[in-house]
Amino acid sequence: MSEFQKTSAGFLANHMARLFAAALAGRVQPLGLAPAQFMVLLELWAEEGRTQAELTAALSVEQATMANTLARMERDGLIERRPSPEDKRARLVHLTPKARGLREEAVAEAQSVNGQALDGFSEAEASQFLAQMRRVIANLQRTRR
Amino acid sequence: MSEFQKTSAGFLANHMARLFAAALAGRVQPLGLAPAQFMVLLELWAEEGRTQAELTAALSVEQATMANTLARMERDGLIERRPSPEDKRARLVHLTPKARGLREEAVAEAQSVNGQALDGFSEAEASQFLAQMRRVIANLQRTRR
DNA sequence: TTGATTAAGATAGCGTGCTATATAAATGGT
DNA sequence: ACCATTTATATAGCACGCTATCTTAATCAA
Repeated sequence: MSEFQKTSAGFLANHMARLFAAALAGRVQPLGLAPAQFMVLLELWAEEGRTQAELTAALSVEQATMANTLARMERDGLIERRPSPEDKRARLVHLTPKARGLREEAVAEAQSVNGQALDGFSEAEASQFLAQMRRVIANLQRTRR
Repeated sequence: MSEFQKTSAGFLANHMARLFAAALAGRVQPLGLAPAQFMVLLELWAEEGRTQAELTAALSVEQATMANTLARMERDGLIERRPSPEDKRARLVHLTPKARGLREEAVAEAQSVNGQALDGFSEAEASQFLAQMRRVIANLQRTRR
């Protein structure tokens, strides 16, 4: 790692996020899941029948990103979209039985990745690290909006 | 942010990295640069005439990723590739005058993003945060290899 | 020297992110 | 009731990451 890289928060954040994504991908691929699909499932396991707009807000991605992820999930038999009775534009996203059955195992894999990443961190260090990432997120959001 | 999101290192890392990328993109787009191109330029500003393999290793990305990024940089008039005198397979990557001229301004923008991200962090907090990211990177690399 | 292996790069195909734009339905003001 | 605006979703097109595979050149071993 060059000196710039070691001292650039942005470079380190990018590298770290790629390693997280690769680790998670390796864990959930055997279950037939991709990382972004897992994130959507987490939301739907908490509550089904949500609109694309709600999922978009929950995961802080753009609408078009969510539209494409949901299309892949439908293709892969993870979700079904049913017309909303209240709004003819909206489609409510529901899980398939297949997706419901993946919950335990997938969540365990994700927790294992997080645990592995923070290996050697004390409780205090870990919670401080998470708090600092939230702080950086808030800082970067503030300047943009 | 859901409870899961607030306490998932992987989720936060992904979100933070996307915000960094967006912030950097906004800063260097006026210079005609994309984020990954900027990272390659940082390497070439330090030393020109490197092979694709060397750049691949320096930035910790896959060879195919670097090949595509270099193709876009060549298309955009940022680099030239000259045949290596020693190895007929390799092409040495050189900067165009245009790319050489962007150095000061682009580096300043990147530093500004990093500064913004760590706004409100003390020196000690900032360097500890960077160290923790490096630790997480090492942890995630260890498990994979 | 020849033949197998390794190394450098290019290319195809895909996931996930983005912006910009299009369409259709809902809503609000007149 | 009507028109303009807003909202929900879809689509196109691009950047950038990955794996897998191909070609060509270099290297190593027999």
